[in-house]
Amino acid sequence: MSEEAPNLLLSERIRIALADEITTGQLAPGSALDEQQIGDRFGASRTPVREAIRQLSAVGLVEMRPRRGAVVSGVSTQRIIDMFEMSAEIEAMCVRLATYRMNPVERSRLAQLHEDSEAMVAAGDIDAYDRMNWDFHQTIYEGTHNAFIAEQALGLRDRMAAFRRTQLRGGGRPAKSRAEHGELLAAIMRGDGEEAARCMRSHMFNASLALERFTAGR
Amino acid sequence: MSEEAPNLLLSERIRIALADEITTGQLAPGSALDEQQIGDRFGASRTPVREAIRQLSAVGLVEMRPRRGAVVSGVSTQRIIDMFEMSAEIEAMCVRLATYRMNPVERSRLAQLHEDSEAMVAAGDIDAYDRMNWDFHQTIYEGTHNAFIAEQALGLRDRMAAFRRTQLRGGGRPAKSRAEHGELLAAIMRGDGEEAARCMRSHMFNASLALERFTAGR
DNA sequence: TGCGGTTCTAGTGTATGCAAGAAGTGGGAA
DNA sequence: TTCCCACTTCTTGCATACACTAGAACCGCA
Repeated sequence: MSEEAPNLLLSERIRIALADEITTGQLAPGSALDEQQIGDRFGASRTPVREAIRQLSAVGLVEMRPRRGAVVSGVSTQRIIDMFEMSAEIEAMCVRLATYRMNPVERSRLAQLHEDSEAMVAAGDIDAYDRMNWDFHQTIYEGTHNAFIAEQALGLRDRMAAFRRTQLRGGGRPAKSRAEHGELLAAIMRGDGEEAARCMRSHMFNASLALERFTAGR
Repeated sequence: MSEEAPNLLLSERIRIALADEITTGQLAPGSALDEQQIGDRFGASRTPVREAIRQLSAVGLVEMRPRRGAVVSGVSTQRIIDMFEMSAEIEAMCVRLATYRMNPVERSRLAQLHEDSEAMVAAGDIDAYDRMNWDFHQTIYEGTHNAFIAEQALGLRDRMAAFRRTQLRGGGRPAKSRAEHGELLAAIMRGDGEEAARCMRSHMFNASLALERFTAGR
């Protein structure tokens, strides 16, 4: 996990490390990012740290206020809701396009992923299911045959990783999630893009509901 | 146009200026961005220039290759097509949501904009129509009542400004554009979100066709 | 004791210097 | 003549130093 990768630019390594800490929640929203301190932690000067922070702010993971430093984006509840809706709409858009455009190889890959997931649900292997889920959605992105859309969808998904990571922990959620994937897949195989989009919207809606319920005790 | 704005951060001013030059085409795609040279041009050192370039790369206006400098994003034809499709889908998504969520005030503002545009088309005032067009679409973004979606849509529109700016110059395009707005508006007023989305897709498709035709002589 | 202004300080914004890597250049060998 | 390799130069990546500003702490005054 913590490989050296000395070939990468120092600023890039810092950016990746920080992004990771933010999305995993190690760096809580609202935390101030002290350039000097971070630099010390990575054995680097402030310059590469600044560049990393600039990048993160562009992705929306941190917020910068001139001369007042950067803080980890403390997204409001409303904003999280907004982001979830956007995410659901984008996913729906992707699956609609993908339904019309995926070739047989891509379709079968999607079906295979769904097939494989049955064992994971049965075994209760949430991590494996999570990885499969990621692949499942990514396969759909690529199925749009539109590199730009795929990038954007993936980017948004990354940004939401911080909120999504716990959503599968809810009781029985993996089984329900798999069932929803099943319906989705059926619509895709039938070539009904609009229906697939509807399935995806409700799939994402259910996922967000599960998350909401899980984090209700904050 | 070239106001001082000394209150802004130097790096911000450079970023804005460069973004402007890129989107207006002054800096052609593929141009290399020499940090020293740009710094001299703005009377600044390389540091703020670097920060500006980092920001631009995050927005996608320039591409950075480690130790090889940054060049203005020479987007391939395929990528432009991909971006147009994404743009069309996002706009369609927005108008569908907006149809269900806009309040009477927002609806009437949209109608008013459409009303006003008649005179612009008649007078052949393309710049005024362009501004109205911008407002028209932005009103729809805001009509989604989802700040995140509105931001993203606006951001994408900004990124595409470089390609869009000439599209209205095609013969008779403003009149056709206005007619399409009319149909769109009717669907919105009727409360038919799906139909509004379809109208928007075809509107965007026509706009891209017009652009393609216009730039065919390259 | 409360309030306004002043000073202090921590931390960002910018400049500059140095080192390392990548493209271009020239010469030598096949 | 062409290909390969060392060398040069140019540009970026990083470190360090200085400047400036926003808050905090402080102090004097009412």
